[in-house]
Formats: sequence, structure tokens, C-alpha cells
Amino acid sequence: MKCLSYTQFFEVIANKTRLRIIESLFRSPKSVTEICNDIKEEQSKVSHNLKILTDCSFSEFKKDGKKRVYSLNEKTIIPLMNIVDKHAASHCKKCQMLK
Amino acid sequence: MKCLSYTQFFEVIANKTRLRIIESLFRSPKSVTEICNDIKEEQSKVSHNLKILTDCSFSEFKKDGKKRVYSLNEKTIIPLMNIVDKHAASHCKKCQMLK
DNA sequence: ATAACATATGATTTTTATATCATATGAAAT
DNA sequence: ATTTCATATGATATAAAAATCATATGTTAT
Repeated sequence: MKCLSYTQFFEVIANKTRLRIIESLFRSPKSVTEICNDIKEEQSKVSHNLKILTDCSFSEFKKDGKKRVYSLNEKTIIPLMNIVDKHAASHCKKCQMLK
Repeated sequence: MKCLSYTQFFEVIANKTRLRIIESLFRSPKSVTEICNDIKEEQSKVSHNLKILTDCSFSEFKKDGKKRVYSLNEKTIIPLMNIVDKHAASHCKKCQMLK
């Protein structure tokens, strides 16, 4: 992994497509094609973004024949999402109303 | 605060200027002019970015005469930075070498 | 060896975010 | 009431990131 600054770290996850990939992989590990089908996005877009995620160790893959099965680095992602949820819960009035 | 999506949450902190403001406020609360001097940035740039941070409750301010003294929402920021540090420590070889 | 499938990569266009500049607002001092 | 200091805001220009499209690479099956 390249040595990330705080800015770089957050830039990687501050992106709608990448967060949808993360959501998808959170449900279960998947090949590129499966991710495309799941989130309804084009293959090269997904591959480009998977590279960005993987370069920074937010995801990883293992080879399976001609497929690459990607999975999530949950150790970082889950605590991260918990902080966002907590922040929203204590600062966003609209969010609190929805509970 | 407006109701933030994950993307919006991360977009706010995925910015060099805003992270420098955060660092500055982490050291101590400051007025806008003081922040400008501290991080060597122009006033309107700092104000624009403080608004973005404050709208999302990453910072807040109290009035003091004609000044506004900004401070940090440490409850969110500190755990967040800890996760980044931890991620870097376990995935970045270069970072580990520096220890 | 070639075809078919799965995925990656490079170059360019398009979109989005950021900085900048000029100006407005607000609050205290004279 | 006017000047000065502190900060905010709006519009536009600039820069940066993302999407897109075409194509390349790698892997298995025939």
C-alpha cells in the first residue's frame, strides 16, 4: 500500500461509486462482474474504482480462475462507518426523527 | 446540521485546506484571522471552508465581539483520525519503517 | 492456436469541487 | 454617523476527479 495522508485516505472513500462497491462487498465478496450486476454499473468504471480501493487496502482480491474475487477490509471500514452513524445520530435532527 | 450521507460526510474532510484547519483548531480554538495566520491561507478561503465544516458539525463557533472563535467537534474528529492512523500502521510498509 | 470470457488500463471528455476576487454584512470604536 | 476591523457570501475562473470509450491483457476451454 502506498503511504496515505489523511486527505488521500478520505478521498478514497468520499465517492459515491466506491461507497456502493463497499456496501456490495460488505454483503458478500464478489467478482467484478457480480459487483457490476449488483450495483448496476459498467465494468470499466467498477474496475477503475476497485483499483483505487485496493491500492489503499480498503479491499483485496484473490484469484479464482479467470475471475478476481474482491472482499472488504472490514477492520477499517466497519469502525469508520460506526463513527459516521454516531456523528449523524448526535448532530442531525432529521436523522433522530427517523428513529 | 443537514442530514449527511456517507459520501457527504467524507467529502467534507477529504480536503487539504479543511484538514489543515482541523489540525489548527485541534491545537487550540481560534478566530478566523488567527487560523489564517496559523495556516497561511487567505481569509475568504478559510471562511468558505469553515462554513462547510460547521454546517456538518465538524466545528462550531462562539461569538466574541466582532470575532468568531471556532473550535473542533473532537468527539467525531479524534476517533476518526485514530482509525486512519491504525489503518496506515497495519497496511503501509513505509509507515511501519518510520516507527 | 484460436476463440471466448473476465478484467485491467490508457486517453479523453465530462463533471464536480476548489480557489479566487470583489463585495457585502456586522460589530465595535471614534 | 462614519470609519475600521472581522468575517461572510456570491459569482466566476481554475483545477481536480470521475466517467467513458476503446483497447489491451490474462485465463480457460475448444
